[in-house]
Amino acid sequence: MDLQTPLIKDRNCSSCPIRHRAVCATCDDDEIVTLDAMKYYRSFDAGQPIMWAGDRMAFVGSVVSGTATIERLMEDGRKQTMGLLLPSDFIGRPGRDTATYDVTAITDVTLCCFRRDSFEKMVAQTPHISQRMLEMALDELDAARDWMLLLGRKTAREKIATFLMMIVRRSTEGEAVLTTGSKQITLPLTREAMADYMGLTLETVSRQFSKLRKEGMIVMDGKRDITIPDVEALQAETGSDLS
Amino acid sequence: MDLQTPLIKDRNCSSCPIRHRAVCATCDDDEIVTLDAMKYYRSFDAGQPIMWAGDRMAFVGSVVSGTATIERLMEDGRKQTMGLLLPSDFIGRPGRDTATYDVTAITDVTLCCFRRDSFEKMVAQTPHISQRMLEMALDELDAARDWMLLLGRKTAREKIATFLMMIVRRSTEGEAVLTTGSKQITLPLTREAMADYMGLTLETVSRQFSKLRKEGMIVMDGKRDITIPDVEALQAETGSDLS
DNA sequence: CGTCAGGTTGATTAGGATCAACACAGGTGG
DNA sequence: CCACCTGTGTTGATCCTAATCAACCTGACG
Repeated sequence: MDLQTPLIKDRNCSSCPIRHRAVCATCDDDEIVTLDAMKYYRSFDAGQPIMWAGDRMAFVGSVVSGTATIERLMEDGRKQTMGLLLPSDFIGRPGRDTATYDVTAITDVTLCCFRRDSFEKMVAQTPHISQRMLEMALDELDAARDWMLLLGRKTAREKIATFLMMIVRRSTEGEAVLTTGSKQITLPLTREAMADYMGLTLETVSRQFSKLRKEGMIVMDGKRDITIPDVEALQAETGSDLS
Repeated sequence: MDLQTPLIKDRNCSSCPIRHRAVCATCDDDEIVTLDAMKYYRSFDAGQPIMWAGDRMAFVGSVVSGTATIERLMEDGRKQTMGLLLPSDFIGRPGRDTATYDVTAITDVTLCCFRRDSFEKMVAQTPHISQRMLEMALDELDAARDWMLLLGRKTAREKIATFLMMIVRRSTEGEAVLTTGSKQITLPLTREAMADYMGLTLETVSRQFSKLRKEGMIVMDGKRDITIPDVEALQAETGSDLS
């Protein structure tokens, strides 16, 4: 009876790992029952497109596991990544029927999806959801604006330091806020993907990592695993005020 | 100069010039009556701060007339402008009590304000408003992401061309969409403010304007007034796909 | 094994930043 | 009325950061 599609089919909202942070975070029990019936899971392999700019958006959804990027390409191949999508982040825009950005799975990704038309109805009828959507959209807007400062005004070194601190912050979510001491992180992106996110080339990213390593600001345990011996010192390299 | 300012006190929502595009656009008559009673106008002279990053946000509001910028400063004085606020644009973030950005009036500005706490209650109780807020936040998010491509990947020349086309588009709002022929525009920003918006220096902005002028892409009728003889040709310089 | 994706490092170039001088209009006060 | 100042803008000379071009390394995998 149960062939492929292992655990996913059995999942329900009450055991959902992103239940408390996703778009459904503020829904009450009745609303969750409705969403539970509407939802379906989709999986994407690392490297696969989830959505193409210009395509019709048939669904919206939340990242349950894995990492994806929001990006846009220019005709000549230049690429800018506008955001990382981590578990609990929302994909898609109710009220618009074609995607304006490419969304790409960079690790294996599982989404909790809703058909766009049904979800739009649900948003219109459920203040808990539209209010939560607003909250999340405003958070993303703040993040986008912070990134605009990075892209427009920060040096390569400051960009890398800021990026690393963002990873530290995201991987510390839930735990006590960490502003001092050491921290171990795993980079979710290749050098090239980091470059596209920060408006640099992959060579510049690589060089800045080497420089920070030689200076002892970071210790590399493999290409993707990094220890930051002194988080405060790295923070001081970001150029940001300590918000 | 502005003999219109006295009129502000008499304004009510039914004669409001931004009624159909602002946060209140989708409100019904009853809701407008409530907002009408809650609102108050505030004016700011050109150059004056409207809000400081870190300050307590006592109010939110809509731009009724004039232009303001959203920007952030680094300790060493580097500045990045994250957005222009034109009539009907919304200032402030319900659900947050300190501002995360500076907002500055760059021309004389009139705002239609609401006390933040009352507005938040209204948002919570009025789906028309929270839905409109969501729509506007998502539009701003799209605009911010488009600008991230400009900041991260475009050349100085492409940045200027993109900026000019944005002004063309905004000053054409309501009229038929113009993708060809000539167009006259007035720049709302100084060279320095444009530089801060595009992640350039004022010298580079000035040089690129001179270059476009020498090439005949633009004609300058004074420092701030520009004629674009061939809008399509300028669009071709933006590096963007024709979305 | 050979191939390929991901990464590092070196040499050179170029696009903008920086530093600097000057132009010009609009006040302002003597 | 003029001398002076200040904010805004232009242009030139030089410098520097990051892009570009290129070689090579490593590990995974068919």
